[in-house]
Amino acid sequence: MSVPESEYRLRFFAEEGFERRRCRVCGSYFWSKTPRDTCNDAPCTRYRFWEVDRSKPPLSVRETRSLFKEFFRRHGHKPIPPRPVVARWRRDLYLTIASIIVFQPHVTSGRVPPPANPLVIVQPSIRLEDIDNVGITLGRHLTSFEMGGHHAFNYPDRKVYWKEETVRYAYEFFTKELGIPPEEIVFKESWWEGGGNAGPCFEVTVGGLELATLVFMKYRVVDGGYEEQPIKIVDTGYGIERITWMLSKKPTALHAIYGPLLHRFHDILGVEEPPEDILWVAARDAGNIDPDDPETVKRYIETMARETGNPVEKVEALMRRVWDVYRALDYTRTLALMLGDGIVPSNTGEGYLARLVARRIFRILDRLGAAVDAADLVRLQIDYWSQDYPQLTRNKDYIIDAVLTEEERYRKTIARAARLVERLLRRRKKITLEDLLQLYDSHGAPPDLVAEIAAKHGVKVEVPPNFYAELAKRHQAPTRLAKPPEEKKPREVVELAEKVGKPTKPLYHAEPYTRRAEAKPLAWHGNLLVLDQTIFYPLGGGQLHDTGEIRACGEKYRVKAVYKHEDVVVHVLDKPFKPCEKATLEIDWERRYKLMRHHTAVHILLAAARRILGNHVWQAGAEKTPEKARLDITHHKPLTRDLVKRIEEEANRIIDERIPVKTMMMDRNAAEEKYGFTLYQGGPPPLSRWIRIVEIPGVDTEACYGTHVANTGEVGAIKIINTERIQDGVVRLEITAATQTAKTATKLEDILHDAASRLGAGIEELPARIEKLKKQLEEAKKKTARLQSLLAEHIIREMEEKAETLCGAKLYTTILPLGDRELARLISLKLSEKPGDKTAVILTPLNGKYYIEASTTKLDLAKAARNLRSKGVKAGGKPNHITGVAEGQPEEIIKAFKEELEKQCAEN
RNA sequence: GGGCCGGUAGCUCAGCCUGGAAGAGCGCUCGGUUGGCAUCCGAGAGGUCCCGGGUUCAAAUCCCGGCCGGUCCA
Repeated sequence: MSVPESEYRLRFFAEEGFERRRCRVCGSYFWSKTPRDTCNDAPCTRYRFWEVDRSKPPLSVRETRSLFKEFFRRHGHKPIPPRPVVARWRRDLYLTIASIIVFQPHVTSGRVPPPANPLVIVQPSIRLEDIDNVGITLGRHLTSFEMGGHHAFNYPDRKVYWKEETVRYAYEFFTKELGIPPEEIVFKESWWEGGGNAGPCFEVTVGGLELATLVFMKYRVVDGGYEEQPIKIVDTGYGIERITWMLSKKPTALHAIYGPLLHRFHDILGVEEPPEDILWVAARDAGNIDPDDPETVKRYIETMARETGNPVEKVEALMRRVWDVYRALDYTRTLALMLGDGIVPSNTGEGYLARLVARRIFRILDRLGAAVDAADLVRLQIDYWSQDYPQLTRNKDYIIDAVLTEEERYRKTIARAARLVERLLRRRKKITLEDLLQLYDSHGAPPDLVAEIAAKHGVKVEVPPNFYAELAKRHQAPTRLAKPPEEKKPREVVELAEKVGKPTKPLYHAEPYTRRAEAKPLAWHGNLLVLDQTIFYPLGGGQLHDTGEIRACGEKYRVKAVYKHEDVVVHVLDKPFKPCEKATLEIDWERRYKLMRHHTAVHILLAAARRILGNHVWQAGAEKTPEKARLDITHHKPLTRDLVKRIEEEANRIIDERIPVKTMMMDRNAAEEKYGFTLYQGGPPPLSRWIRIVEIPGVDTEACYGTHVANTGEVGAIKIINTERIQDGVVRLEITAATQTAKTATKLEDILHDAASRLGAGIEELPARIEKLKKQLEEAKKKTARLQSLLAEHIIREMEEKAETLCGAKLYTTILPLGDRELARLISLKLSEKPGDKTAVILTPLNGKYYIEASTTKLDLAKAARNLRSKGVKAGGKPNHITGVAEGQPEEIIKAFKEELEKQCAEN
């Protein structure tokens, strides 16, 4: 799109002597102090940032981060602590991919104020789009990085700052703080778009490397067009690792970021470090390659070889291994961060992303033939970053255990895939592209691994460079990210609620123990009724709605369902509401009290599970009914009986502590600051400034809309009645609380009593009796088989006595009275195993017809059966054995077969 | 959330396309061979062909639905 120059022409540029120029390569406009004909960004300008003079000595990532934060703090920005790399507050994203993500959509939409304004944050971020480019570009692409962002949120009635100040800050930071000469700095004009917002931006580049992007978010994207939005947001992103790289004078970002750890990885993985001269040639050209284009990669390697006087094959072999070391470094940090913030690897959602990264690491280890566990590499990362990311140390046990579990899984999958490949090769001696796609897509076998296995069997497999593009074709029509689990509300309910507009006062929150109350009807439509206030809890937050009665003007209504739309509560009655001034409400207390107890029980259970299993346990779903409650938790392994018992004990201990349960409305930012992001167990919170908090002090605090008992003691007791793996990485716990446990136990007892009385045994004897019955059944089966065999022999003797002759061989026939197909088959089999040519026809009654079992050693029974079709015989099989049915008199059927077979004999 | 693959003996799987009397290897039991062994030879036990429905004279096999597992993509 063409953006008017006015978006970019700033007073600052005029004052500092920056002029607008145009890049002769890419044609984009940029601003610089000195004349230059390219935009100073790769690939138009080659990497030469290490030649740029500057006054700062090399800095570590940590030092760069604090320098950045401190600079903006000095300039009036409030530092905000970083958020988790899992974006649990968002429905449309799994990972935190930038600092602005932290404020979307609640702040950017204007619904919730920012925690400070302006603010500065250095946010660890994860982007997996470029996962394949990592390594080869020496650090231009990384899956995990820290994004320094200073953000200002400009409201119509409150301006903070905009373009002039933002560019001035960047200029001052790069020139004064880092000592980069002003003439090396270029502001390149660009346009940014993402997450439904858009705006002009500047890319700040130094010596070919983009160090920061300054975005001025001022538009909303509506139907492909732009619409100015009331909030104008300064969204900046400074690449902390890139700045570190730039200052380090090292050829790769990995050297700058990891220092000694890089050498350690080389050592452990058994990959020699490349000579400096090769590395520097690589560094110079790293900005120019397109990793997706094999041609540019080929040229890249050839240049390295030519300029250092080494054979191409040698350089290529070395560098491919070196890139794997760089990948291993980056991926293990990413995996540690993901697991450290509580992602549990699985086959869906963010769990799958963690698995993806883990599997890349395992594959690299395989490829390098390194005798080391991925967990050992991750352990090194945890230690290396312990001061920067304390969550890694805190959750170290889980992280390591999850990596080990994943590796085990991976080995199994690979072994399974290898067997498949071998089976394919046995059959065809060839692997097609279709096979490769199928193996990867359905069985998780990476194509290079398939090629490796095939090579062992002497079969050469070409992996086409467009493999992943081909794969993408199979996954056309991508489905959107899971829609929020909208509780289904009838359309009329929504319409009535929207008509009312005014929030219903939720008495069920302030007074959860109130069973009876008065209220004023505000609006009604048919069976639907809206009141000014209510004690009826509406369906939501995994808790069922209340039921009860409403009396008004002498009429009595049953409340069958209760919904909430926005803040309006709609009651669904059993009959149309008749206009009335006043109403008396009464809820079904027993139901409500059970729901309250079960809801608080679920909070306690979650806390207990987190204590016993670890911080990676998150609520993955929950449901509370009067009968029972269930809680789905993330966990990477099946729960052992022992762990279940310990969780139950811990939960009951919390109950016995008799801890008061507090509920309150809180400012969202204040709540997040005080309690952290574990608040959002039930999923992303509503887009509102105030959120409701349910706190069991010292145990659990969650953003929650439900009704709760006043003290954990009231839950009485928690009994885990069932556990189940509902998907990879998610375990379901079913519980009952208090009096409901007695009811559930009685139900189970009834079943036991029933079972026991059917066996005429006591409950205690049940297991032994069942065992005995199984044995008896087994014996009976064997005995029947023996007897059937004897019976068959006996019948065969009878048949032999009255044998006839057909076609020069014996013909045995019989009509079994029992209707036993198995016996017929057994007789037929036994007969045909005996020596000598013969034919046997056996009939036995079946559903008013006759079942036929026939075998022969010389004729074609299948043909005979076909010819007898007109005579009511429906049978078929192989020439020497047929089965089927026939209608009519058994003697006639046998006669028909005899005649048909005689005919056949005569023909031969 | 969706696509794809799979579920047959304790384990790994063949059989399914093209319906017709349930198989192999390993493991197990017993016997023999051996100084000994994860040796060799012989015999044997072991099955809800995941569940339910349909088509058919006949279903492990074909069709529909479900459950479970795997995998890839969001």
